[in-house]
Amino acid sequence: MAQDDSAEWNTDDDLYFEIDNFQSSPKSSSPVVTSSDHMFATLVDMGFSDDVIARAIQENGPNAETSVIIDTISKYSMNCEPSSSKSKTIYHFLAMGFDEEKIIKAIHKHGEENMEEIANALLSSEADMKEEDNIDWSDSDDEMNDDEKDPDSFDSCNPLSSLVKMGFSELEVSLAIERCGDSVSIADLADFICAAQIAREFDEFHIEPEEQKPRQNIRKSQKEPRPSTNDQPLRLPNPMIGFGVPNESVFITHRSLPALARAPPYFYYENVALAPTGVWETISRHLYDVAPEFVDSKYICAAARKRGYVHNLPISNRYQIQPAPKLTIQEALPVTRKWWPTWDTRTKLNCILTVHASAQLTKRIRLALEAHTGEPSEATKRFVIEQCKKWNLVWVGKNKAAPLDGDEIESLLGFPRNHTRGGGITTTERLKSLGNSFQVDTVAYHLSVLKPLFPDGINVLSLFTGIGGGEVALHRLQIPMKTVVSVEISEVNRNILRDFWEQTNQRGVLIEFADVQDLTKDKIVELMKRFGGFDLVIGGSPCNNLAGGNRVSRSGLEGEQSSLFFEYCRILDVVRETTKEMRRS
DNA sequence: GCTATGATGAGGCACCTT
DNA sequence: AAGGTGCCTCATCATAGC
Repeated sequence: MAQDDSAEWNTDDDLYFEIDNFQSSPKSSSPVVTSSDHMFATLVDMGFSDDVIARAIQENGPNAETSVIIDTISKYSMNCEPSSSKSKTIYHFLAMGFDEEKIIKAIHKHGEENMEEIANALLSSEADMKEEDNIDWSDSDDEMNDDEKDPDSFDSCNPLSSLVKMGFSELEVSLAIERCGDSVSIADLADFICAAQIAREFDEFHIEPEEQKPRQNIRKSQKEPRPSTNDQPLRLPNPMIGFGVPNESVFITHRSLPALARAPPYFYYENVALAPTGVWETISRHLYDVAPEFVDSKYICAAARKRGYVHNLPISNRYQIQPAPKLTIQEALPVTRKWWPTWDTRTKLNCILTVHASAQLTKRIRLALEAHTGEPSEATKRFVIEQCKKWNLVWVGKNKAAPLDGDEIESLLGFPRNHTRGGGITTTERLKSLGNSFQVDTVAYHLSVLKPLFPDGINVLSLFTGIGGGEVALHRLQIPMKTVVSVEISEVNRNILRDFWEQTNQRGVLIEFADVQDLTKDKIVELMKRFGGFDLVIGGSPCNNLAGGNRVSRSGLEGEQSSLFFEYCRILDVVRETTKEMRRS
């Protein structure tokens, strides 16, 4: 936790690059996925069609590395394989996500047998439609990423010239070296770049013409589903690592956003991953068709937290805040190590919820265990393990299981100690607020890309702020918050954010609203004119009607609380529109 | 008033066997 | 392919006890 709160706002990027190099150092020289099922799912998530993946796996064997499979798929699209029928050619490019009309046009122009030329024609057609991959919507000065522009930074790298001669761009090579380290062989670097290229290409190809039209017209004209479009039910990725997490070796460093999403401000929306069927499709559709990034925080800390994030942030050069969280329960909560029974094999906690076990339950567990001398019976073990998993209990003494306390939850979720303690909050309220919060390290990992973009600070509109997970993430990233306009219905939560603001000696302005309805269009415009607009709109709307634990009113996005998602959309729309107007004038 | 407690399953995925 | 099993899930409510 950053404790030097009195320090100057540090715009020195040394820390950033040091940490980035740390997190991106190669675990292996090329991406490896342990099981072919996982590899399959990963490739599907990258946008490849099932058929193409199956074919590539069949060709290379089930134990082939992901990079080899991607290479093979790449060859499918580039080789001049004569196809027996026209429809097969069309299907081939449809599977890659191209628009059918364009495919037909390209086939007519170049001839069915010239697959390479067809591919090139489709590629350049898509390239004309899209903007640069790195979102650069600034029309002037302050948001440029110098690393990507400074040719001097490449001079000392030996593999660079070799790889550039092989036809890769300097940017690609430098990114690969940054990700894999400079001790990796040129072949492995080339592999990495290829994988990134293919992932990027396939992703970009999935920009559909519909995405450029107004939202109301979306999807009406869609005839038949195509792979990886949001017409198909969203699949949760396995492993749930989004575009990559610090401790896994598979990274996707580029994606192409739908054209509508490529507009300031940056936005970041969060909710539970395991929402009822169709919810994430709706969320995505209302957020400019940006595909959700599903991440389980168990890959970043010691507790599971399966969440979907819809955002338009860049995804390359992410880094983790330090110190990185411990990955196992016993490391994260050392006090439990001594008492942890060997027959309790858990290393990760389940999702931290808003309710916790009663004293009566832990008493029953103690009595059940004390009935045995030495090793408990299998039935007792089963009972105890079941309860431990159900209630997320940890071992704090002999035969003594206990629910997590507030301090431990704060720590697991990446908050400063005592962040939610005191100030009139009751234990029940504290646990509820924490249970509804972000996992700070996860969110900070995603937000870390903002650090070099806003060296002078950032204006934030924080909706459904809760206990301020987003603000804590930005603070831990040492991204100065010039302005935070926060909306939070709970008074105790607003107090927590205000306390945090004062305790960390924030120099920016904090403005708090209670009711999201109070943030009218006029009010938003006024605030934006006063502070020069918002750079980031962040928030996770209420999950009450989406969460699996709700037996009473799991009614989806139309539910009483969860429908506030549409307020997020309303406000984001106003901010985007006002931003556009402010930039015009 | 407040707090702690226990009861209230469905939904959906992963994985396995058949 | 189909069916069964195991597992987990940012929760809500009524009520007893203080």
